[in-house]
Amino acid sequence: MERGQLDLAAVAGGFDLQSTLESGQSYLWWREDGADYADRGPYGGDGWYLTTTRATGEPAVIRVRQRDGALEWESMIDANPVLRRRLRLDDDLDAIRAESPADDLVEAAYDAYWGMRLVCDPPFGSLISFICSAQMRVSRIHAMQQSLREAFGTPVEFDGRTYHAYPTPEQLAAASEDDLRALSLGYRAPYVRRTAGMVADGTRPEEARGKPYEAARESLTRFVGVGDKVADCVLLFSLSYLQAVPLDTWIRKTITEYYPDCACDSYAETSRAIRAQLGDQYAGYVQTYLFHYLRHADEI
DNA sequence: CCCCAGGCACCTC
DNA sequence: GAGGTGCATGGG
Repeated sequence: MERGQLDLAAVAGGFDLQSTLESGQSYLWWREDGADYADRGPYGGDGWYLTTTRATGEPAVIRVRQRDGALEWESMIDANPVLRRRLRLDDDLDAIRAESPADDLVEAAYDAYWGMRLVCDPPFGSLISFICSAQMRVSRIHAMQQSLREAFGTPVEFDGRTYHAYPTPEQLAAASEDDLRALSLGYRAPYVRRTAGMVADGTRPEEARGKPYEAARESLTRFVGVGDKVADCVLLFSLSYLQAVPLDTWIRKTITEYYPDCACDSYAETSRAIRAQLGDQYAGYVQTYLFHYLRHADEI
């Protein structure tokens, strides 16, 4: 087993692991302390876990915790580059904030969760997670991905225990609709199965990369169960389109209340207006702070 | 019993 | 393109 750490003093704007992982961006990490994912309790266990794919194609487990100004990890691989990429540690938060509007709401959200970063999840896991997210609460989306891993993912031994990698497109495409419904996916079961089949057959979400933002969003809606909102989530949380603003029920309510001039009829028009309002380059970063802040407004 | 959750597919017009 | 409807499941 390898061990290592990343010095967070060298990370521009700082870092907050818990806010980053519990803000509804990624459903591909888990913690082993038995705490409910959504309860935002303190770390009771030995940290957060994720899996990644090695050069050999085999999965590897990484365990991470934030302590004393560093990210400490254990793994069977060198986890530094993986963590740096997936937690976007090279983003300069100070520079991003400087490009954001300085209204009271945005300032309060930044102050409340300063150090929270966007994630950069693997495209397939991000795509399936957000297909599952339709009309579903954050804690249950996470539970669904946990179920998918344990039911269909490749087992991998780490530190004396067996974990499961997130399923590959082939593994999920081979599941029956009834298998998926048995995991409480509900009407999302056929969406997940059909989209996994499309990816296994060679239609990849990564093909959106390099396209202009709106064309990239359009290209992701080819997948079954993916509309504008889910497409925006994948662009923002996996494909590094930091201007993408997923228009979910929370953000729509926020727009009506705080930015009423941005409330248009169509998704596309509202999207353009709110991106202009929040800053064309990093609107998605601002949106993620607002989403997390307003969802926990009663705790501040 | 109700309403709601990080919506979407499918059907009309 | 805009406007309805049905859809699974669990929590408050």
